[in-house]
Amino acid sequence: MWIAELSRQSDVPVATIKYYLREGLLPAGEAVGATRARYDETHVRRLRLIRALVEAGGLSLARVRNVLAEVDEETRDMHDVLGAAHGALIPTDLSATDESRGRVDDLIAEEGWQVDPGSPDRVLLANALDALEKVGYHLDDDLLKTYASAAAQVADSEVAGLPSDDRQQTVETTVLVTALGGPVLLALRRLAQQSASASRFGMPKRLAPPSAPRGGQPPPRGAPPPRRRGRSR
Amino acid sequence: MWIAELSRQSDVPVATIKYYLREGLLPAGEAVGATRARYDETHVRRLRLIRALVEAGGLSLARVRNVLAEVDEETRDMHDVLGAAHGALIPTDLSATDESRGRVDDLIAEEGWQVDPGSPDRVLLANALDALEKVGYHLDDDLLKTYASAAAQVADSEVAGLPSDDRQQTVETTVLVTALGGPVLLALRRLAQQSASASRFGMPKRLAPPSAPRGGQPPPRGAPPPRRRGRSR
DNA sequence: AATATTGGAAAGTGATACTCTCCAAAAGTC
DNA sequence: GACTTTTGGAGAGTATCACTTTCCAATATT
Repeated sequence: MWIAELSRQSDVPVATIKYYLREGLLPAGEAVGATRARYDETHVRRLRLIRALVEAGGLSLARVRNVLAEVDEETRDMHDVLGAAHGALIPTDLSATDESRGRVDDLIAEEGWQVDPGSPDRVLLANALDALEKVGYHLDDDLLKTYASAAAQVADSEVAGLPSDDRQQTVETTVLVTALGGPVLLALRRLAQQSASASRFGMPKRLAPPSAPRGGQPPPRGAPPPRRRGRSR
Repeated sequence: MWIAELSRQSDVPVATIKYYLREGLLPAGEAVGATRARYDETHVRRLRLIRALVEAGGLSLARVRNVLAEVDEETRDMHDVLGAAHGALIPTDLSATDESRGRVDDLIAEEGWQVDPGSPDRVLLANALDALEKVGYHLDDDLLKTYASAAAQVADSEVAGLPSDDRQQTVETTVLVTALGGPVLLALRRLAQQSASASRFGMPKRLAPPSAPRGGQPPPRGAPPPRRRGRSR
């Protein structure tokens, strides 16, 4: 297909495609003569991936470029993919106090996680903790552990659901899940916060109470019985 | 204190303070004569809050302005604070398919959450689901529920830890926890993903490529027993 | 032959978040 | 009282980002 068709199928303006081409985000098409190039399905896919990362994932083009470089890195084995994708996904120029780094290291050790000691996420997390501290808010160990166990649950499910047959497929899905699952998780957290806030700070005036006020007993949201198929208690 | 002192205490350049003043992010100081104004502790606090939101929370100044407007909205009662803060925290120009909206509504109902039917987070979440769908990735119900219960755990702890004595204090903490807890949760999730990936995709040949091969702790060879609360399928 | 499309490059645009330069009034210093 | 410094305020300038526009000459299509 020519560029016009690629534009139609991907829903990205021709001018923008040319820009991505120039920026190296999209590989060049197969040149046919001096003024024509042919594009294919892989270009459509790539374009959709870029748009998803930018629009839904909120990544900058620079970040997207890094991520795509990892996606295309054929030599990397499966295991490295995630760490590499993360390195590409997050900023690198961070600093953190030893205090917070220590907390992060301790937490990882306590949770029994296997994480590369050089993972930039360690620093990123320590940095975030420092930022909180700086405005006078100390995130206590209990809450931190709550975060950690919630994060572990989510991560386990996500990683378990990753396909493992086609490498390219796996890498793309990994990137997608990591980058776009974030917004999903955060949106759910805010929704849950609103619900928790409603329970704690009393009756809404205009919330349309769906049912009886659930007589004082806060719903057992802490660990809801996973009503997975089969065994229900 | 004069502006120079405010700058020193908040670690924000005078030029930037003036800019925030102009942009209405920071209330004007008490004018003393035509060329002088006095600032106080509240200005230092406000400045630190702004920087935390911008630097650690990644918010744009426009978003920060919205958030601060809510922080200053004295008339709102505690319960509304969270929803209002969220409205200020997230983008508003979103669209979503009825399909995804339905999934979100169903999920909220199943979880038994009390959420304002008009909450922008509903649309935001539906939108994120659509984005995933658009790149050919369907986030299945199991994973969605995993996200939801993890989100609920986190949210419950966060809301439970909110102070309730001083209103101003509560609002500020709410904003801080919501905006800065996100990055923390996401960083932990990525760390946990790396760990889960290590378990699933087997032993790395070289765990820390950038640094020296640190002969130390080669992670379990062979099939490492997933030593975390099961969920690996 | 006339019209349309293409790849490529350069320049322009609009938003964001500052940063710099000026200024005259006021405050502090000698 | 002369001199220096600081201040508030306003405007212009800067850098980055992510495009979008304009232009071109070389093809393709009709």
